[in-house]
Amino acid sequence: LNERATGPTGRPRRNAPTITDVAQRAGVSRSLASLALRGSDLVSAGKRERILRAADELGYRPNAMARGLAERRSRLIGVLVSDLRNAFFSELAEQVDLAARQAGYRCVIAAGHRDTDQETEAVRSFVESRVDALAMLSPVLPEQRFAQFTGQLPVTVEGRERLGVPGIDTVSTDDTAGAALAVEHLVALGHRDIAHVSGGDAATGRRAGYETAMRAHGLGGNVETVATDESDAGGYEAARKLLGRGDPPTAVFAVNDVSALGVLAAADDLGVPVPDALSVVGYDDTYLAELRGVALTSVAQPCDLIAQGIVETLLGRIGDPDRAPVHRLVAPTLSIRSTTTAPAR
Amino acid sequence: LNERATGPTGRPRRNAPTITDVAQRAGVSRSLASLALRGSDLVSAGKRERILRAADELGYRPNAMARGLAERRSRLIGVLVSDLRNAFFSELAEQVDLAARQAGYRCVIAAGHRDTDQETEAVRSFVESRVDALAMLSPVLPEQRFAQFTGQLPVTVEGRERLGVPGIDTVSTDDTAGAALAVEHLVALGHRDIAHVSGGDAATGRRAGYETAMRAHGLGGNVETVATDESDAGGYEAARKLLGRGDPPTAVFAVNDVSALGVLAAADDLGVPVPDALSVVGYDDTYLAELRGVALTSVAQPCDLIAQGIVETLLGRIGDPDRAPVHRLVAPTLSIRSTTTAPAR
DNA sequence: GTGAAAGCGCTAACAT
DNA sequence: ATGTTAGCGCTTTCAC
Repeated sequence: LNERATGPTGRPRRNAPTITDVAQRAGVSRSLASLALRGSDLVSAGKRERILRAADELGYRPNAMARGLAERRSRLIGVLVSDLRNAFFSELAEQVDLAARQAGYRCVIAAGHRDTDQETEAVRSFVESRVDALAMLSPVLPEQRFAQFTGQLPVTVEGRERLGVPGIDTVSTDDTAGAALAVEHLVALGHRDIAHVSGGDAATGRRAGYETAMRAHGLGGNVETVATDESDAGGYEAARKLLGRGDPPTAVFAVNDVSALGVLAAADDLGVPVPDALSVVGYDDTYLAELRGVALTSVAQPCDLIAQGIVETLLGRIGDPDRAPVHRLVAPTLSIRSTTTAPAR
Repeated sequence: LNERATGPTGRPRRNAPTITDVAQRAGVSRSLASLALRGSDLVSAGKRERILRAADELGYRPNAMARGLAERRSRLIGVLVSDLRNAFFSELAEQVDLAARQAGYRCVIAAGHRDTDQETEAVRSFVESRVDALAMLSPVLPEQRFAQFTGQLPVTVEGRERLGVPGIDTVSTDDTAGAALAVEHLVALGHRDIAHVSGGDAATGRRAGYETAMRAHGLGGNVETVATDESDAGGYEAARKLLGRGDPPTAVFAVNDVSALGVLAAADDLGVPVPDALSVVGYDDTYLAELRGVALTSVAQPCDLIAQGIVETLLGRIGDPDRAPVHRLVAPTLSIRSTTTAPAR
């Protein structure tokens, strides 16, 4: 019976005190200790104090596994980040963490490494942990794969405006509006030849928004898109292609900040002055855009609002698992810096 | 008894199947199901197959909380990242995650937001989750606060070469060697006036290493250090100070890549060509250094080795909680790119 | 107000 | 090889 003081090796080892220890030390039952520790006012002042003091003296920390098992919920939100190295997502993850904590939940963050298998594995592990809800930040998982979650647990996906899967909520930046912000800014400056360095499947909204905005300004004939992998190198290659030809565009709208940096590097290498001969607009407004020496005009996604939207949506579905799917869109803004100006005449 | 099929609202809701459901469906006892599901070879082939099939048909996923409670371990490693937004740390966190998974552990990542209270809170929550071990990546927590963990659970701290706290292991890059790599590279190119844009308390190793290396090359009289907050803006200000005076240095060794970018920006603004009039060396060798248009020479910390070291150290201490403290140092390397060259004569 | 008893889902002896 | 019996540490009726 006294094995609690002995570790597996037989040597004495401090085992974490349990609520039973606290109750014994305070001379009360476990249930009363449980009540007091959770701040119930059904406990007399005297006993409450003795219990809290005992817990304090023992250095008692409740065992989340035991509590979760008994309560049949973990108070955990799983956050799957497709790519922790992308500044936008790590920022977003931090904001989700903040928002969740304010709602009484804790976040466990997992990295998907932009890989389908790793994402699947991360989700599996979240399910085994019995997280109360799951936030997926720009998952690379194909749409059909989301069906397996339906009804299993509340899931909110960020970065996919419309998911063809019922029962899953989404929160996204209005990329159509974001692209329009970029195009309109450039058009207002006098640009007409505005090219788009686009990204993969996840960023189709930006491309579509770009095309729509161009047409809205009667520039449908000037639409030109170069697809990339959304990386620095991708932006570089795309820009070399665009700037190397006879009639280069006067402005480039890039799918994100990293690829915009690639565009800037290419312009630099080719001796094309920015912004005088080429205006560049990025997307995400990460700290990359803010860097001195970069000062990139960029479409800003309001991380905090997205994060709040994700958490609110999740909480809403925890409260009512059968409610109709929610698809929230948050409005982007434009951070104008030094890489855009009127085109040379 | 049939409440399992009914949610809190009274509506039917799919509750996750338990091992009892699997056992019933397969017509065996729970313990046999448990054994089979964990791949024991003590189970006859026939029953094993029936059990696995039942589990599969039911979509059974073990409950990690229940398992952890019974096994008295969580198979979880807590990873506290002081600043997720710093590319080096998010990269390191991913590597730790990878290494831990190969050892059969899962990682739960928490963000410290560079804040003492948030770090404390994160650790508390890890303790409540009963993580089997804790990795702290460049914590901002003051040294004395680490004492509370001693004996509580295995802890490995990254980024603090020598911790004055017994019972806690450390794994770090050999910053003295890293600084020496930078200085020696610059000295070999012919530089003598090498300034250091230094960081806060966590980076004293780099500063000390810089000073030692300078003295080793008879350049003790040329030692010049400007302290910063390790940010882009900090590097910018420091560089303006250094470059604005009558006798500017011909080279700058910055405490990390971000502040090196600030130095580059300042040089640009002041019309000081890099590398012709100023060589710049960063630290961390993050993707920032690799960016086209930056191509920063930088001291590389081997993320993968550090991560492996952390996990190995943690596993070692899990296996033997009373072993002597381990302090591992991994050797940095130098990634030479385009921001360093011989000084103008 | 307080305590006794049951149970959350699982693993781990201990029987067979 | 398989089943039985106890817990793991906590919350939660339900009596008193």
